[in-house]
Formats: sequence, structure tokens, C-alpha cells
Amino acid sequence: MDFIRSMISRDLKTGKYDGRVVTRFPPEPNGFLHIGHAKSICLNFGLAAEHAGGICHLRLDDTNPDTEKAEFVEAMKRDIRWLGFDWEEHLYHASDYFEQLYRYALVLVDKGLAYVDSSTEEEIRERRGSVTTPGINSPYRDRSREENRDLFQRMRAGEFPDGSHVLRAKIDMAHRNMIMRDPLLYRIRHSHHYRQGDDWPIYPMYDFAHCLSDSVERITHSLCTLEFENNREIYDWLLVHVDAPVPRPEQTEFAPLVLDYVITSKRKLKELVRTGHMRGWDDPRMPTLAGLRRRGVTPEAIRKLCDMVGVARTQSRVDFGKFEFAVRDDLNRRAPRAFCVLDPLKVVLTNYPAGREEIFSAPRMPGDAAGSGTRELPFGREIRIDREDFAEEPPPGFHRLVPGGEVRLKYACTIRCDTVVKDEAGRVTELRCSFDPATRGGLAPQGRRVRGIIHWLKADRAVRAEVRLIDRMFAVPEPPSDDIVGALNPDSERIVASALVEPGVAGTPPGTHYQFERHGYFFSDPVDSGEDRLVFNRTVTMRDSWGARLRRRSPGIDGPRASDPERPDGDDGGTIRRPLSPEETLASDEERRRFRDLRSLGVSAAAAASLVRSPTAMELFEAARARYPEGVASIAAWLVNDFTRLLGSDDRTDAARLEPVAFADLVRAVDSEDLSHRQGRTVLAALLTRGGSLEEARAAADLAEIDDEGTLRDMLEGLVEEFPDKAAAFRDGRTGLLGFFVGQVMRRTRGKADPRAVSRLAEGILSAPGD
RNA sequence: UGGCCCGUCGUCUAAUGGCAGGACACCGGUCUUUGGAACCGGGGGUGGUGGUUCGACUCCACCCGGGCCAACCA
Repeated sequence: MDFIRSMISRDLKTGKYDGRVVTRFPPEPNGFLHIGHAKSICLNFGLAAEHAGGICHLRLDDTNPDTEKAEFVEAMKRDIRWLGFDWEEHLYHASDYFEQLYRYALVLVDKGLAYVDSSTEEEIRERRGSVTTPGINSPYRDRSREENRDLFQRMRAGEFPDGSHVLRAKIDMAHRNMIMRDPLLYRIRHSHHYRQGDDWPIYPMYDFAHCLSDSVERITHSLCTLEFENNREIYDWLLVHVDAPVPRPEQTEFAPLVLDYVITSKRKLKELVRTGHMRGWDDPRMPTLAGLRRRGVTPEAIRKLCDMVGVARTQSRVDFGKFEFAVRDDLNRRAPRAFCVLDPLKVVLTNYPAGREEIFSAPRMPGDAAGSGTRELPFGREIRIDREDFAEEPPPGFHRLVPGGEVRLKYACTIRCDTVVKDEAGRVTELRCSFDPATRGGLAPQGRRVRGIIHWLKADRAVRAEVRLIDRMFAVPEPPSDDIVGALNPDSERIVASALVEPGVAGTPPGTHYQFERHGYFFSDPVDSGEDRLVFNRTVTMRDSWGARLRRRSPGIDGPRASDPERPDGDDGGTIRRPLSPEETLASDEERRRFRDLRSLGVSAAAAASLVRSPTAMELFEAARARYPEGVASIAAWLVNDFTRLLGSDDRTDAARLEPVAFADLVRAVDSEDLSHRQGRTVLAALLTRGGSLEEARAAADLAEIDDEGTLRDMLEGLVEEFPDKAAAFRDGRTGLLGFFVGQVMRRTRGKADPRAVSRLAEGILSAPGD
């Protein structure tokens, strides 16, 4: 279960959203959906489907009139449906909320939390400062509410030209989060909106429109990719300050899908289409859903990939092999088999009568796939095989056709190569072979084991087809963002104008999957293929252990593969540096002075360094020390190791509740073994959440402890009986399993057992020889 | 010289403080009329250093490494 699903389960349990799960997929209709969007679609729609009453909205985030088109909306709808998801009646447009958004903006203006800035774009940029220097206030920042309202209303009325004013939130120009430095809320844009026409001369910015659209739609979980992390702060700020209804939607970020050899920047994909490097958004080499579909990738495969990749916050790159696996895994089950000869080499069977034809039959699907039926393969004196299935000088391990050698023609018979015919240039033009009638129809006489099995086609019955050998879009796993074009794989599409396919393939309708045996999975092009012209796109090659072996032997023959063990981008490990001592990590002389004071009191170096850095902890330390002077070292250790954690973060509000006296008493109780360390932690948690004295917290916390040896022994012996294999493994040296047994006891006693006693007993019981 | 986020097999991803597991890739084997598929087996991991704890991938500190943020884009 991923962290988002865990969070939703938690929310469901606590009733945070009254049991509602409402997600949304919010693309901007300025291009085509790609494989990266697929992850988000699977997540958002998947989440809705997994929960009773769950809903996922499709919202077109159309707040930028200059880039958006109805055509893209239609394409997106088609692609989402194709992927297998349905928004039912929940189709929305951010532009439908323009009026509502405008009113929210007026709320901010009237609260004095938004102002009209009449600076130029450059001025605004300059005054924003940098990540290390604060920004400076705009001269227009202190306009009166009345003036702001008037100006903003006139912006809306269309009185001003583009760029003359913007509406900004009034937050803090020195904020450490750049996004919070008075973010722009509205800009003036006299553009035609594909949906709203010319009704609006002002358009809301993403940060303003997005959270409010979520709120308007009563979204519960607003999921987006990691790059919006910094935007979460403004998301929450706006909802609070416009008094959006509670419970409010919450933004959670997850890692985007990044695939080796692929880019998912809509801007760059658009550029490749515009410049003609790609024939269109649906070019089979494109990572767009339209391109993948045309290439023959199935929705099931894409969903499978998303499934395998999972959802996490870790910045990740997915091996291209994982994509290929997902595609093959699906196509293997659904694609009927056929023969295809890409690079024909003439083969004459000298002992087969000219003019005669016989028919071999072959299964449409391998094995005994029920009801898949058979196909017919005509056979005769003159056939064609793939040129790469013959080698005059075979590399070691090659087991296809060689001079004087034998191969099996799949589903037909074995042949022996007697003569190699070449032209003046030395190129092989024909093989003269003899066939073995005893092997006809696939019979295999005893003791005759032929290693190589190749596909073939009868020359005069083969059908011509155009085959497009699609390969990875880029030549390198991580195309540099500053030179996308230079990184393109020059062999991303090799067109074989006259390949040959078996007769049964003739008349294949567009949009049909095949496995061309030993070559890979192919898909009849939905656009270019038709009655009179067969065009196939290669969806993916077969898994190719022979090719992999050759590449290993001579790397560079086919460029690096994502799945190769050695990637070209090596890390040099970085410089090894001597670790700093705790004292050396201190910034100022003052800190170092206090550090030495603490050390002289007997506080450990690590604890002292941490204490010195935290004023809150230091204050508590001093107060607690007054109560329990002999316990300085323990107090410091508790403060550093447990107190910070229970606080959860830098939020020090809980700290106020902690009575230094109670805290000191607690440390003393543990030091004197009046409480175990474990119990001490429980009590500290109680002290932090409810305050009060040590006695009160002790009473509130359930501290009953099981340390009765007989009870614990019984439990442990029961466990040894229950898990004899684990007990045996422990005796064989897997000492880590001690933790398993201790853990089981702790779990079954709901944490009430004394772990030290359990551990000691368990060791004795487990070490005793079993019976 | 900032803030926020993130570091688990080669890759992706799990593990209320208690057995470091799964998938892809890789290697080996069985079987096979696809150098395919299926099945079986194998190697391989918690960025580092300290600390807390009976016990740390998990908590604390520091270090190292990576990502994001200074569009009137989203």
C-alpha cells in the first residue's frame, strides 16, 4: 500500500471528510496526454474506483487562453476513456468558475490581502529578490482597499491593456518560500478563450485557480506531482483567507513518472511536432497516449506499468525495460502469431519438385490456447528466410543456418545449406539447400536434434507489407533538456518498405495486433494501413537474449540499453571527508562556549551540540536541571532523543504544556528504575499531550507491565511450537530472528510485556535444543 | 549561499521500533517447433558517522548526495 492510500485509509477512519473520497485529474488542454499523465490518471481514477462512493473529476485546467484549444480537450477525453477510465457526469472546466473566482479575489481585496500592482513585468521580477536575498515591496503595495477594488473591477471590465496591472496577494516579500512573495493572482489578457470567448479580459493564475477549483468541487484529496511542493503553502493560505468551506481539500505530492529514453515535457513534445521531427502528436514514437496507442501499446499494458511503478515521494527514474515488460506481458496473451520476413534471402530447396505446393498448419497462438485455431502456411521449392538467420561465418554460439549446417523451418521441415551463391560484390544472393522429407510437418526422427528454428515464407505466396521498426525515441536514457533534438535516436524508426508476411495476414484491418514470430509485436497502423496497403508498427521487440549476449560481447553496437548493468553515467563517489566532530558543527563562538559548559556538566558531545542549537530544549534543560541536578546527562539525552521526536517537528507549541518539574521527575524515575525506559516514553507522550504532574501522567498512561516469568515463558514456548521453522533457523545462526519472537510477544501483549525480560527468556528457550 | 522535499538490491517499491520482502533486470537450470513463453533456483540492498533503545530502514544530530523554487505558464 502506498503512502497516499494509507493517508486516505487514515482519513476514512478519522472521518475527516465524512467518508468521502473525491479526487480529480486536472490537465491543461494545451497538448496531448502522455505516459506521465497516465500515472496520475491511474492514481486518481483508481483511488475513486477503490472506495465505495469514490469519485474522480475530470477538470480541464483552462486558465491560459493563449495555449488552450477545444481540440486538445477532445483528445484528452478520448485518451482517458481509451486508458479505461470514466469521469461519468463529473466533467468540469476551471473556466466555468471564472465568475466565482473573481468574487473570491474581491474578498481578498476587501480584506486588504490583495492589491493591484501596476509595475512592469521586469520590475516585479527584480523586486522579487532571489532565493538567498529578500525581495522588496512594490510601490503599489499600500494602495487602499477602495482603490484596489476600483482598479480590479476596471481590470475585469477590460479598461486596461495587457500587462498594465496585475492582482497580487499581499503576503511577504521577504518570505523564504519564493512562491509566497506576493504571488500574482490575476493578469490581464485580451485573448480569445476557446470556451469563454471574449468574456474575460483577466485570467486567474494557477495558484489562485487551482486550490479554489478544488474547493468549489469539494475535492478531498488533491494529488499532484513533486514540483508543486512549494505551491502547497499558497494553496493552503488562499483557502484559509478566502474562508473556503471546511473540510478543505489538501494537496499531496507524489513523484512523477520519469521513463528512461523518454521525455514528458509537453512543451518539448510540442516543439518536436512543430519542427517536424515527429510527424504528429500521435507519431508512434511519441510517448503520448495517442502515439502509444498507434504504436500498438494497450491500455492494459500502461496500467500494468503504472501498477509496477507504484506511488511514492522518492525522485525516481523507471527503467525502459519495465515498460517493455508490461507491453510484452499483455501482448503475449492477446496477439496471434504470424511469420514475417523483414530482409528476404532467397532459398531454393533443390530436392523439392518445382511447381508443387503443400500446406503446413500452425497454431495461431502457442501452446494449447483454447480455441485459438490454426493458420495455413504454403510451402514449396522456393522460399524466403530472414537474412540475419544465415551466417557464412557464424559468431560463437550462433545456431541458425550456416554453410553445411541444418535448421528447422518452423512448422515445416529441416533443411541443410549445401551451396552459398554470391554476386560479384560478394553479397550472398541465394542459398541452395536440401530438405529432409522425414522431418516434414514437424516430425523429429530420434537422435536428430536441430538447434536452430527459423521462420520462412513461400516466395510466391508471401504478401508484401510495409513495416516500421519503431525504437526508443532518444539515444540516451536522460535526454539533456538543452538539446532534445541532438539526443533523438536516429534509428527511432526504420522503415522496411517491402517486408513479407504470410498470406493469412493479407486483409488485416487497421488496429490489429500480431506477434511476428521471433521479431516482436506489431500493430497494423490505424491511419496508414488499409485494404490495399499493409502497414505495421513495431510495438516492441521480443525479449532477446541472443542480442543481449552480442551487445555484451561488443558494447556500443546498439547504444546503451537502460537495462544494461553498466550505465554510462558513472558516479565517481565524491570526495571522502573526515566526519566533523559535534563541536565542529557549531556555527558561533557563543554556541561553542555553551557547548563546553554542557560538556563540563557531563552531557555527551552529541547531546550537547543538539541542545545548544535548540533554545526551547535548552530552556527546558535548565529548568529540569534545577529540579534534578544529578541527572544532567540523562535530562540532556531525553531532551535530544525523545523530546524532539514526540514534538514531531519544529512546532514548539506542545512544549509549553510540558512541566519542567514533571519532566525532571520522569527522568529521575527512569534513572532509578522506578519506570522502564519504555514506560518513560509513554509517560512523556502523555505529559506532552495533556500536561500535568508526573503522577497524573502516570495515572493516565496505561503502564501495566507483564514481567511474570511463567506467563512470558508460556507464550514463548507457544511461539516456538507455532513457528518451528523460525526457531530452527535461529538455532542455525539466524540470530536476527530473536527480534521476531520478542516482537511477537510484544504484539500479543499489546506492548505490555517487559521486552528485556522477554528477550532474555527467548534467548534461553530458543537456544535449548528442540525435540 | 536561503527554504522545502527526498535517499532501501542495477531499477521501481514494501516493511504500528521486532524475519529487510516483492517486481523488473541479471545469472543458472527444466521444458519447448519462437535465442520467445512458462516453471524452478541463484546472486545482489537500508548514502556516511555518531547517538537513543533489549532491539533502528524506521527515532535524534551532523555530514554527504539528489530534486524543486526567483513565467503576467501549469
